[in-house]
Amino acid sequence: MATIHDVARVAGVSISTVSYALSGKRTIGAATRDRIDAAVAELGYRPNAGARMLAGTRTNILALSAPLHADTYAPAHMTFVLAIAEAARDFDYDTVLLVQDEAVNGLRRMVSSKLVDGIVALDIDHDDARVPLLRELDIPATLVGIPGDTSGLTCVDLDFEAAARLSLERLVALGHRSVGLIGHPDELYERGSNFPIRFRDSFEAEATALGVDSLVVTPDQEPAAVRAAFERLRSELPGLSAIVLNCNEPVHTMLLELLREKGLGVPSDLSIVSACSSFPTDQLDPPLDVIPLPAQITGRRGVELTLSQLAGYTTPVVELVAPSYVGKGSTAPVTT
Amino acid sequence: MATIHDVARVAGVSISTVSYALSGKRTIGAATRDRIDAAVAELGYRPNAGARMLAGTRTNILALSAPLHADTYAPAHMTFVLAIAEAARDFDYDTVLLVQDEAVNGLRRMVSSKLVDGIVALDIDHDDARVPLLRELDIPATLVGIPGDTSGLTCVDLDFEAAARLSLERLVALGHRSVGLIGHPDELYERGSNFPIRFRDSFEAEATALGVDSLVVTPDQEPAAVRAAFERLRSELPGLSAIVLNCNEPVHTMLLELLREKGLGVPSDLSIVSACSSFPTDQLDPPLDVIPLPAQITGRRGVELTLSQLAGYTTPVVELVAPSYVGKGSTAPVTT
DNA sequence: CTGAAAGCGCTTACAG
DNA sequence: CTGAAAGCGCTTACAG
Repeated sequence: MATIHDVARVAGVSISTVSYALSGKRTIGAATRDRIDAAVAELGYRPNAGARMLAGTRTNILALSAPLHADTYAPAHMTFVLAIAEAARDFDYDTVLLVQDEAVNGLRRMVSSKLVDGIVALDIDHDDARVPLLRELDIPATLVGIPGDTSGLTCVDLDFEAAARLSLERLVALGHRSVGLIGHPDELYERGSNFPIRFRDSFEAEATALGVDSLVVTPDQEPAAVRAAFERLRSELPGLSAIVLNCNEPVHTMLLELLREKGLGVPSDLSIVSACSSFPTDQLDPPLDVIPLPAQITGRRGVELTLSQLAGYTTPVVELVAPSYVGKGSTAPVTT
Repeated sequence: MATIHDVARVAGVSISTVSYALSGKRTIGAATRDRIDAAVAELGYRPNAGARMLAGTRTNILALSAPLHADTYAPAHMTFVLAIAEAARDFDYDTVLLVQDEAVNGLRRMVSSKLVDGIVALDIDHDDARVPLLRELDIPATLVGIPGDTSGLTCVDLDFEAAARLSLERLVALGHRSVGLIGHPDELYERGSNFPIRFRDSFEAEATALGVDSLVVTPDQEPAAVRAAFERLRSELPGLSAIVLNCNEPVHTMLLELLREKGLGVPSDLSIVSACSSFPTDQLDPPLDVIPLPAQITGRRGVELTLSQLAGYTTPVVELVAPSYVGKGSTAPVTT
C-alpha cells in the first residue's frame, strides 16, 4: 500500500506538499498539483486512516447510537439508519454502529478512545440513559428525537405540535367541524411519553381555537379496543366526519377493516388523516393522507447538526422540522 | 485525555510495560500489573484508537456491507445487522456501516485506508458486484449469503436444501403423501435466483425420493395469483393434505385468508409449514410451523469466519447452517 | 520480568 | 508557493 512518502517521491515534492495538496489547506502551484494528482492516481494512494486520526484533529468517523427496542418499527428505524449513514458520507464521514447496550455503554468508549468526532443518537426515550451521558461527555452530538429534558443538548425532530395543527387545518378547510383523534394506547400518555402528549395537547388546543368539536380516544392495539374507541367517537361526536390517526400501523389496519365491515367509505363517509406516521400509508387500503415522520430529513439534520458543532457552533438547539401534508385521496369536502 | 505515558508515570513503569500489560502479550509481575491496573482505573485511560491502528497490526474495526434493495424485508435485515454488530463487539470489534452504493464502493476505500481488518457482506445477489471486488481486495471477508460463483470466497448461509428436505420429512412423518410447494414469484426462478431454485429442486428431489406426490406453484404476490395457485394445487394434487411455503410474508397472509374464506382449517384440513422465513410466523393467524432463516446465527458466523481468516485460517469455505424446525401447531397427522 | 527506542504514516506549526 | 522536522500515542523488536 502506497504511503504519502511514495506519492511525494513520484511527484518529486515533499510529503507536506502532498498533504496540503490533498487537504486543500494551502494553495499549491498548478503544475505541482497536477504532478501530485497523477502520482496519487498512479499509486492508488489513500491516506492511512489511523495515521490521519493520530496526527490530525479529526477522525472522520461518527458514532450512530441506535438501540432497538422491542416495539421499534424496523422499517422506520432502517430509514433513519440509512439516512444518517448516507448523510455522513456526503460529508466524508464514516459511521460506526452502536446497537443494544453498546448504544449507551459504547459512547464513553468512542469518546475516550477518540475513535469518533461526534455522535448521532436515535430512539430517544423520555428519560433516556444517554441524555446525562452526552451532557457529561462533551462531544458534538445530536439526538434525533426529543427527550424530557433537552437542556444543554442539540436535538432534532418533526414538529409534532405543528403536525397536529396541520392535520386539523386541512380538515377544517374541507368543511369538517367534528373530528376525532385516535391516539396511542393510554399507557403511553400516562407514562409521560413525549410526542403523543404534545401531539394530543396541540390537537385539542387547535380544535378549541378553530371551534371544532373534537374527542381523543386512546385504544390499545386490539381490534376490540379500536372498535370501542370508534363507537365512542361516533356516539360522543354526533357530527363526526373526519378522524386523525396518531398511532401505530396495526391500529390503522384495524380501523380500516372496521370501516369496511361497517360499509363506511373513505373518504365518502369519513375523511381520514394519518399523522406523524413512520410507515408508508400507500400500502393501506385505502391509502391514507399522511403527515409523514420525515426520517430522511431529521436523520440527515442529525448529522449536519453534529458536524456544525464540530465546526465550532456550540449553542444547543432543539430544531423542529416543519410537517408536510401528503394527499392520498382519503379526505374529501364534508357532505351533509 | 490520559495517554499511555500518564499511566506509565502514575504506575512507575515504562510505557512498553503498560502496553504489554494491557495487551497481555507478555507476562507481567503481579505487583506491577496491580499498579498499572490501578493507574488505568484512576486515569480512566483508554488507548487512542488512531495510535493503535497506526502502530499495531489490527484496527479492531469491521466493515459491514449492507446495501438495501427495494424488496429488502426490513425486519430481517435489521436482525442481520444487529447480530453482526453484537457479535463483533464480543470479539472487541466495532462495526463501520456501509450502505447503498457505499456497500460496494466503500469497500475499496476501507481497505486502502486500512480502516478495517475485515468485511462482512449482507444481501448477496446471485451476480453480486462485491464478489469480484472481494476476490480482488484480498482482505478477510465473509459473505452472508451465497452468490452464484463462490470460488475463492468464504460464505455462510442457511442450508436451504436441507431445509427443503426437513420440511418434507416432517410432513411425511405425519402421514402426508401429497404436498404442495408455494414458492416465490416465477420471475425469481427465471432470473436464476439462488435460494428459491435450490430449495425447489431439493424439494422436488426429496418428494421423489420419499414417493410423495408434489407440485410446485410460483404465484405473484397478489390475492388472485395465490388463489389460482392454490386451486391448481387442489386440482392437480387430489390428495393434497399439506403445503410448504417458501415465499414472502404477504403470500402467507393471502393464503391464510383464502383458507379462512374457504372454511378450511389449519391444521385440521391442511397442514402448513413455512420454510426459510425471515419473519416471525407467530403473528400470523394461525401461527405457522416454521424453519427459520436464522439471521442471528448466520450473521454471527459471518463475523467469526472473517475473524478466523484474520487469525490465519485462509482456506475459503462455504458454510451451510443446518435448518431447525419450530412447531407452532399448524401441522397435524393426516386424517382420512 | 522490564525498559529504551525505533517507527507506524500522517498533520501542522515553523521557516523561507 | 514549498520544505524540513516535530510530534500525535501507540506497538514491538531489541536488549538486558
